[in-house]
Amino acid sequence: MATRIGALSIKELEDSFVPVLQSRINMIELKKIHAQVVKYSLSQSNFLVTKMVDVCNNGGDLEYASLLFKQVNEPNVFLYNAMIRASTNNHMYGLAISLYKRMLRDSQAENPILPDKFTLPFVIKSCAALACPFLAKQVHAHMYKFGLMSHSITENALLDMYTKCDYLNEAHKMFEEMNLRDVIAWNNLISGCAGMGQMKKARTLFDKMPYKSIVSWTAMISGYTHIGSYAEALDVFRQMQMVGIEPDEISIVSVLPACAQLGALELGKWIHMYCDKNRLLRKTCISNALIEMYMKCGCINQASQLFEQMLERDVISWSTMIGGLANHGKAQKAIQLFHEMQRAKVQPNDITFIGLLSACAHAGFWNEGLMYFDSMKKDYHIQPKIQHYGCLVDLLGRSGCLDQALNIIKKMPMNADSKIWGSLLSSCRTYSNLEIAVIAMEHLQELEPEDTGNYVLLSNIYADIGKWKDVSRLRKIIRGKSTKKTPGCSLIEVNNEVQEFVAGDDTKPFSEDIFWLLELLALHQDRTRDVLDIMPEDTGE
DNA sequence: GTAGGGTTAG
Repeated sequence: MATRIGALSIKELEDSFVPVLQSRINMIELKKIHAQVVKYSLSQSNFLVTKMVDVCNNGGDLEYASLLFKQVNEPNVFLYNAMIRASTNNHMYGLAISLYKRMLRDSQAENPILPDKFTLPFVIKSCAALACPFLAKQVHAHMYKFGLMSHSITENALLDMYTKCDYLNEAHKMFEEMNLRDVIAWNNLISGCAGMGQMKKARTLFDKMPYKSIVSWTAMISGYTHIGSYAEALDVFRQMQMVGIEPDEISIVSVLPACAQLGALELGKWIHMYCDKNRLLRKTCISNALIEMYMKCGCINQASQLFEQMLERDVISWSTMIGGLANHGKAQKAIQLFHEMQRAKVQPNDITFIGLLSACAHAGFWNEGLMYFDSMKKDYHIQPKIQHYGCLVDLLGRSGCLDQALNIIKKMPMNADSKIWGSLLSSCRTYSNLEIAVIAMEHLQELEPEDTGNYVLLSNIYADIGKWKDVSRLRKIIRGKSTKKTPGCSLIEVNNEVQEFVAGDDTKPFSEDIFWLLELLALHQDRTRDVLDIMPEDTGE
């Protein structure tokens, strides 16, 4: 006869908790239910604790889940699975793996707790997140040991893990041997190749695959964007629509950075309208990506407008605006926005500070820049990265504090890269400081010996101070350099076509007009702002 | 109950 508490059997009592545990409850409600469970002496119930751990999984409260788990003396496979799943979903990957190990260890002959098809996918996902292929190989072996070898979800998790851990050969081998090569398997391999910068391999697979889902298309778009092949990314996006697949949130967020980099304003505007029509603007990430696109295309007003209209602004929204304003020389506004961000109680991150510091550097606000740099460490506990030191060197250099800038380079915890020495060198040119320029050049010679731009800068400094012998010495070196520096270029879209501009290019049909305008701008340097102010901002014309 | 695509950066 079943044990009875009052009028109900244990099974009936357990079942009475199910409806409320399966409804969407928060952690506060869960704790009340937990109290009831304890009151009825059911805290050893694997069935109920599993359901409660699931609630913690959704609520992101893994501490409470662990507490529930620890109280159970003999957890079964369902409870282990729930704990491993919750740990993985809440980014506690190490915990997920140690739970799995404990599960295997605790398994006894008379009372075995064997992993099942719901266990391994999460364990493997945790291995992937920890970039621990060695561990995952063991799990791969367990797949055979526990008779789970042709379970496609476990197989796909392994495939994903191998590609993410850069074990592409293993991944290919596995893919070839798979019984069921579904669209997810193809996508795993494609996104793995794309993530490793192996876009040619990804393309071959993509062209070969029998059925393409929106995930396949998006993996290609983001892969191309990742390696800087922006035109290809737009191309794939267009083709996707041609075969009748409607863009969704993720594919749009993936393609917009390519529009931004190419200055493809017309497509960007079309996507904006599409999002408006499909109620996607309410998604924070979509608005963020659109703001970035408008900023990169020079449409500050459009970007600001979208930002104003947002329902919720996250750290990316603020950082994108601050960085965008900084790039357009609107330092005051960038700083103002940073203060608004503080008032809105959004925590800035390292990227926010790159925007803020570069705004200060370009505006010559060196006092403020130094203050924000200190505040970043002190108030926000953000460890400065090399880019932050770069901003600082730029800031001090542009303000003429070349000794201080050099001091920063000497004292910073990492080695300065060529960008930092280059920035210092160009500040030396501005202030005709030969002594520090020579130091910067010594490092640049090692870091990028073939870059002629640095030699040109140094020779200009010699020329500025009348050391003509040194000028001709450097000219000789420059002529002797075989490889040329890749010229920088900028892109804008005119009438639906992307135009590329390279310094000194006079092959365009409208080159004459461009050079004429540039000359005009140079002639009226002090009035440049007036000229720019009368130019249209938001049109591609 | 389990798997695949995404955003800010001198």
